[in-house]
Amino acid sequence: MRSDTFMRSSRFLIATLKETPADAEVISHQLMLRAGMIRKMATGLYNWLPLGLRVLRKVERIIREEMDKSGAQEVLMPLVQPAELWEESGRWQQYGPELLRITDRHDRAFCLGPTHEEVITDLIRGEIKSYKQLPANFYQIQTKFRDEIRPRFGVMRSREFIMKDAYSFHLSHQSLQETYDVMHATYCSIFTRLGLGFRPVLADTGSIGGAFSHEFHVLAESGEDDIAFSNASDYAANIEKAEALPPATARPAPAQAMKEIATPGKHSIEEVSAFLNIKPEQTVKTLIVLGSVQADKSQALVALVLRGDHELNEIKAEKITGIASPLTFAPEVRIKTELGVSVGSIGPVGLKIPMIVDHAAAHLADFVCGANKDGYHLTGVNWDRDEKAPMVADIRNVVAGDPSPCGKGTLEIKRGIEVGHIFQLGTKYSEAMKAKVLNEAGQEQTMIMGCYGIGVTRVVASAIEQNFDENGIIWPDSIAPFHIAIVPINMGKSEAVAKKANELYTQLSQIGFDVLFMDDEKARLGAMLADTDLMGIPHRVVIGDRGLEAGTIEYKARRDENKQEIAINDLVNFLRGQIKV
RNA sequence: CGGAGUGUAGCGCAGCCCGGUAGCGCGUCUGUUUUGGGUGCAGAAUGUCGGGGGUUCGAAUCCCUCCACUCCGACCA
Repeated sequence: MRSDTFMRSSRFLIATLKETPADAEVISHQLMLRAGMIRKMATGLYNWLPLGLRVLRKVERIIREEMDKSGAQEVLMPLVQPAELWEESGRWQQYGPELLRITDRHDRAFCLGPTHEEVITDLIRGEIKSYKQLPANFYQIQTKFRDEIRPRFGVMRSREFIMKDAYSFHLSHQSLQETYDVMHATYCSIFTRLGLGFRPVLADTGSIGGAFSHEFHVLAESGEDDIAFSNASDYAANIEKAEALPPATARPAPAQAMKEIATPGKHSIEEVSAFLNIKPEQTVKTLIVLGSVQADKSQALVALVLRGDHELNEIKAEKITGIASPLTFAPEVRIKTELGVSVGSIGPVGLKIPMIVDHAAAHLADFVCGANKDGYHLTGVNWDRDEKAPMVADIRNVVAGDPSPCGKGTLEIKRGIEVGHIFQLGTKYSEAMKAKVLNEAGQEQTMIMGCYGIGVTRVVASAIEQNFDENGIIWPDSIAPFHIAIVPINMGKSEAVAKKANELYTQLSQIGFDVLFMDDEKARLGAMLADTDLMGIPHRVVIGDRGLEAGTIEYKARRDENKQEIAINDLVNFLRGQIKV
């Protein structure tokens, strides 16, 4: 039985703020500070106050329940990890300054874990020896540390954060696929129970590596990722990954002669197209990047050609053979000395370096481009006639209106917050770290791995991004710090009000609701309502003499405009019907 | 690390140009009043003006330096 003192406002730290702290940019950060959920202690490091922690724990509980249901087993691994494991996987060298490296008193190297592939692989290679123990999936809910270049948006992108990470081990790709599918379904259940509007989207596998991957995004304006959706199917992909289909029609025939035109001082696509009075779609831009590193450490220049209105997709580009990964733009000095032209006037015609042209740029006829001569552009340019047929590839970001890669409908673009990510890792870590089991034939076989993450602290912030109004947070019932706020009017003066409020408080708590009883006798009604609204408590009952005399109590759902008078005797049942825990 | 900016009471800010006894609003505390949506009144506490150095009779203010933080571009749950 829980002690009720934890739920009386007089015994609970209500740390609400009337004014918005100046350094909070996004709404979730502002409201978490104002509602008294978190306080900053240093860049990217936050204290969680009682109100915030209640939400965090509820999120964890739902994740735990669904992970357990999926057959995964919970473990707990250390935050501090020995460097040797990271050297074994090769990531001690690969990881940049984001990996916080520390030494102990014996001068031995450790790091604060940004993720736990090495540790779990080390643990499991020692424990699992036989195919009979597979498949197996282990998860933990634990603090991670990443020394982010730029922490921001409060707990949305902090340096220290809580993550649920799971790692599965298999003998076959089919088994991995089965668990991957189970985790996909489990994630859908988790985010549904959390009350979030979300979408699973196809994703790039990023630095963790592997073959196949989905991200789970909460749709919100403040999201840092662009997600492309088909308007006619379930297709959704991170813009990093979304394929731009080649144009279906044939390239138009040349109609104009190529001409050189002076464009003094015009460098950007906007300047040039405005100057020539044409659409950016009729121009081409040429970006110079570095080629892959050669044996002698040199890197040649490579040109990437895009339609003027399109954006380079760096992820797609760096996957092309011959291009350096990570993608690196060529220093201006090298462009100037090796190509004899400044950045604003480069074009594909007569360019003496390897060239990769995006489908859309390759489809243009009579286009405009830099003349490879400072201050000049070419008009009426045509492929084949003026410059040899280009090597064509998909290197741009899709834009709204592009045909969907799934073949149905066109793409729309929305912002998303990445709250979950599932990967098929394959043998990247098990191979490097020799995690093997004996198979049915008695032979050693490297285990195949999957990994599955959820940003727990980020979930809390993203829930707010989706659920707020001008008065504050509006929690979904499943993760609300309290389900019900009991707000008595003039409890200090009215014995009837005090009696009923206490009675209801006990009764509702015993049923199992989390109730916050605003029991400060001197508190003013307006202040209590402002606080309970700001804190986002989804259900509120106001008890006053006026209602009691009429035999009713006022109820208002945080999300609704209107309040309603409920007969006192019906109230408990009414609340049971209202609250979906 | 690059670019821009800010550090003055718990929070939000003014004062700085043009040096001369530290200010406003909110919050906090006391009393009083009010009580169906952040009441009104009266009073009180709280500051090494980010740190250090310099110029000056005198520095929050001018100069140097260090530190911290925020915002804009390269990371990811």
